[in-house]
Amino acid sequence: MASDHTRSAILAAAERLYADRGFGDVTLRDIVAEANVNLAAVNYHFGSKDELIAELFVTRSIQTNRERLNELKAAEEAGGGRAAIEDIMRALVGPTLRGCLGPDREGSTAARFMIRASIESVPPIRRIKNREVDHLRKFAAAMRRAMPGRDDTELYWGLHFALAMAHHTIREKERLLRLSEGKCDLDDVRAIIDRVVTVSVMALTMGDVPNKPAARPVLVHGRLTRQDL
Amino acid sequence: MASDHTRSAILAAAERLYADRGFGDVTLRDIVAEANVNLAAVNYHFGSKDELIAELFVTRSIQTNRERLNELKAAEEAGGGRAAIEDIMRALVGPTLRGCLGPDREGSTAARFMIRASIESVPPIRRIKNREVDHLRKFAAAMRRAMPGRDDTELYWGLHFALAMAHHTIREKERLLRLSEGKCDLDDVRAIIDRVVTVSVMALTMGDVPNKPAARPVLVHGRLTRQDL
DNA sequence: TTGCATTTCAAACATTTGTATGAAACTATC
DNA sequence: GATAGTTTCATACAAATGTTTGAAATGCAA
Repeated sequence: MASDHTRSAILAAAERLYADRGFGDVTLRDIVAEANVNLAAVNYHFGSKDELIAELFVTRSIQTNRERLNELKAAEEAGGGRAAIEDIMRALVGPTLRGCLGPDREGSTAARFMIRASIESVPPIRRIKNREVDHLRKFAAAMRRAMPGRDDTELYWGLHFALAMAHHTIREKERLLRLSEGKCDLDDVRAIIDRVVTVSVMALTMGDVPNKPAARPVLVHGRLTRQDL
Repeated sequence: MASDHTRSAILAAAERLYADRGFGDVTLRDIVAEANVNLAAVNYHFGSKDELIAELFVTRSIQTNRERLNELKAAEEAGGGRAAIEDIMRALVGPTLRGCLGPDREGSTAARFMIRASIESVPPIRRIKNREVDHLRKFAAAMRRAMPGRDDTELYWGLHFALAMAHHTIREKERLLRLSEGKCDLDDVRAIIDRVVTVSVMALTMGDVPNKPAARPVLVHGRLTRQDL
């Protein structure tokens, strides 16, 4: 293999165009024009359009997932094998939010691409996301170690809500900005991560529920382990 | 206008096919075949494919929005002009969740269609969603009345997170089911609504934050109004 | 019935799209 | 420098798709 030049040019051009204009509006011809390569080069190097998209997404995904696991590992080692729940949640949502938000990331093609991928959800990307469950299980396991005795169901819901807040913030940051008329600072990523982590931990450690008129019994099985008061 | 027969047949067929197979996989020819009408009928009655999709989505949307506002109004009247924050959040996320989740809704075309619309996010639908901000402002206003003195920023974040949890649950219910190996009951809609409302209210009423190492000051302006301990 | 507007229909249009082909250019090894 | 493997290129292919057209059918009022 000589230099990978064409291959990389296609990847770079594709990521930029998809980031700027979305998956629906960009054709292979747009990409090869931007990359100054021949149309047939895409199928030669990647097999198909979908495989090109998949490679783009996988590259960025394993990057984020590695960061997540690194943070998780660091937190567990610092805690002597058992990380604090707050640090686990931070390891879960931090890399994603840092990767997609923030003023420095404004011009980052990778960030804008991942935002697109989060919004549009095209088939090849959906397929990859479906395999993400195994990755999440590692966090569920860490959470279980951090909160023994907690009902598993509560764990999953907490994990689910944490991802909900993180991803929704990425997906709908424009709308939140407009709704709040700029009052919500989407550039202060640290503060956003803190916010998401805080709410997630609250959701996970809540033992009983305030102002609950006629509701389901909360945590019938789970022992109250922390600051439940 | 004779009977609207063709028009309604197209709408029904389109909603069903989109619900089952997604927007990407369904062509106008599929729709007219299912509806037993002529291909040109779509453009005659709706102008274009996108306008057909838009009409489908708008119909279901205003339905949900009306339910939301009805619940909000009822809560405000019951509270003498000022609804409890919990009821406001319930009015916000209840109709959406009830509309898309639950065992009875399993076979509901409308529900499956709205889930699709939430997942795939096709251009005509995105355009409509962008106009949703005005609708959300009414809830922001109600929240402001319910929690006077609260910083506006906190309000918007709370509103945002509530929608995050609701929509993410709809979007990713399959994954949550798989991750939790069926432990999370996605059919118990009442419980899910309670859960989302509870966490939302917690996020909104939290005065200070547990286990916070070095974080931004929370609520420097907002008075602590409720069970802050 | 006549006349006019609405609706339906079959067929064609006009593009756009990803993909395949086969020859040419290039590269590295002997 | 001949050979074989790799890469590039122009071009064609084939299929799908939303849209348009103009005539035929239908409905309705006078």
